[in-house]
Amino acid sequence: MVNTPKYDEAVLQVLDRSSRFRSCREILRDLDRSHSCATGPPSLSTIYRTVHRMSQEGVLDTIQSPEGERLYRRCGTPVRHYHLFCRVCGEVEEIAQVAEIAAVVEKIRCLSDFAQVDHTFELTGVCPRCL
Amino acid sequence: MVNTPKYDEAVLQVLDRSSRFRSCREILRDLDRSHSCATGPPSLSTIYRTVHRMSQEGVLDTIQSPEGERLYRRCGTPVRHYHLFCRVCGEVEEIAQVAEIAAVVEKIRCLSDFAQVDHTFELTGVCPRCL
DNA sequence: CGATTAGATGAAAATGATTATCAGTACCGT
DNA sequence: ACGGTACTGATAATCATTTTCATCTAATCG
Ligand SMILES: [Mn+2]
Ligand SMILES: [Mn+2]
Ligand SMILES: [Zn+2]
Ligand SMILES: [Zn+2]
Repeated sequence: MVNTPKYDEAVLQVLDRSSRFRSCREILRDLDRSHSCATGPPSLSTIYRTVHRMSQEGVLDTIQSPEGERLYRRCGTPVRHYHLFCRVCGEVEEIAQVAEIAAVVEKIRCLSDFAQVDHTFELTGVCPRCL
Repeated sequence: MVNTPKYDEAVLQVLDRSSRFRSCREILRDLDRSHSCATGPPSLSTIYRTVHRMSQEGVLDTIQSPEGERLYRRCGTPVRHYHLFCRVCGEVEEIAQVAEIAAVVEKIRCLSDFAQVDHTFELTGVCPRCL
């Protein structure tokens, strides 16, 4: 690689400051305010490119907000896991893979005539701070 | 009520012709081709308004496609259920609520300090026709 | 009946997120 | 210095969805 992306670190630092899923514009707002980049904050284009690349590499988790925005978050672990996130503030708790879920998926795979069955399982709630 | 929506029936008929989730533009394309509306097909605006209203009323299921489009489908049953849909053609099979999932959600609710925990569980695969 | 009026509709514009383009720049190995 | 490659930022393009607004429709009232 000829050149290492300049803002990867800064973007990750912003994401690491909270456990919430963040949008590209939120990330930029944080970088703007924190003056953490020596040469000034990156462009919005660069942020879009950075998070897109990182989520392909598995460094970031991605979700689609109900409003249709894509949100990003540092992925805590490379193994399968789920997310329980607060509908009010967006705070996220990672939930380890549960055997029962895998069993249910397997059962459905057997009963149906679909192949290559995959699944998503996500949880929402209201976090203690928001109660 | 002074005036009743003119295209509700036509939109539902299109959705009932397949078990796939459909986008607004797909619905319009079908209405265009089928010439099923006496006075001509509705505008795209009307379709957006119609599916939005119907999904609020619980008549339609909604999902966000990975590409960020909102897709709609006649909801077969008012009780909780899941969807197994084909990644290739979009064909959908409805999966009845599974007790194990509810149990897992309940366990997570107890272990975490989140309140009002809800969940989504969706399945994708490749349908027999697409294999 | 004719006027009133709340909804419904369609065309067009506005919005908003994301992506594509493209020119300029920094870095690297030669 | 040179050539190649990747990164960046500004801008324009895309695309789905929403908003706006003028017009139409049909039920209701006098
Ligand atoms: Mn994660
Ligand atoms: Mn359904
Ligand atoms: Zn919260
Ligand atoms: Zn299929």
